[in-house]
Amino acid sequence: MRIATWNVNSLRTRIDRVIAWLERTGTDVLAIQETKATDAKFPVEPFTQAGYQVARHGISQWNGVAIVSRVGLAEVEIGLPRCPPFGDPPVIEARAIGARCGDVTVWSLYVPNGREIDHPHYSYKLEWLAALRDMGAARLAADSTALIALCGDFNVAPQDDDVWDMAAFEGRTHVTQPERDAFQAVVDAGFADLVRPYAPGPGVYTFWDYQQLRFPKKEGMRIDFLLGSAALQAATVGAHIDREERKGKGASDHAPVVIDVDRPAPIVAVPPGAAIVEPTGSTGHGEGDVQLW
DNA sequence: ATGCCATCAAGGTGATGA
Repeated sequence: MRIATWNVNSLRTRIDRVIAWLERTGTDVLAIQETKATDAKFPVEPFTQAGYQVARHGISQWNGVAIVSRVGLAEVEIGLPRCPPFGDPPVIEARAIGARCGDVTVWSLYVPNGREIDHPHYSYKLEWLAALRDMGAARLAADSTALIALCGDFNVAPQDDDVWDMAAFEGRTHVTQPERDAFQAVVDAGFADLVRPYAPGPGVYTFWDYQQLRFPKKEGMRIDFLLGSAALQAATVGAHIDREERKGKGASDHAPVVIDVDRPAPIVAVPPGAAIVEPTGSTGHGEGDVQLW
């Protein structure tokens, strides 16, 4: 089965491109970030028409994550346990959603940007990554053989080769040691980078800024990742970054990142009335309510 | 060619992104 992650930078703006990409590439499960759509405004119908079920989480025009699947979609979870809030008033933002697709548990994750090193968003980013690490560690403690994919825009470049010019990032976020340590802590919890072995650098990126001809000049950043549990790593047989999708009018500034997994992926017909899969149980993250743990 | 900032809600601009 084929699993991908993609920061689409507005799903409604790019819905035709996303559907065409899914159909062209035969992707079974797509983790989407930056939908920039509330649940009510999420474009469900195009995915249903293409044979995908939808789980989405959006509470404002910012952030927003989703998982679409044509191989089953169940056990939907909204948000991370003990997720830190941000802002005034504090809000637990729409940055995480998980679901079981076939026998793989897939998470779509949009890690906070951090903005500037001295900005509150930066410490929020580090706390958010710690909450992600804790969730991943807990899941593997409960079942060390679980097939788990942590997919998304991590907003961290873990290695110097993951940006086109380290000098350009002096004093900036995404490359600082605390951010890299927080990313590595997720890896150390038992989640390996499934893509890098198949797409080694240098010069291999997943994001290119719209400004300053960054894409044609090949000046990008590797900040989108598919991290997998040991069992998923063992089942992964290929991976790539689809930089072709960054080309042309109306492209997202991020490229899709793809893994191929040697697991059965029977296409599941969308059950009548089950185009949208709502979360099972309560995680306390519904409809913008704020809970401080 | 890959091409010179884009998205949202709200409003005619500011916040956000990286």
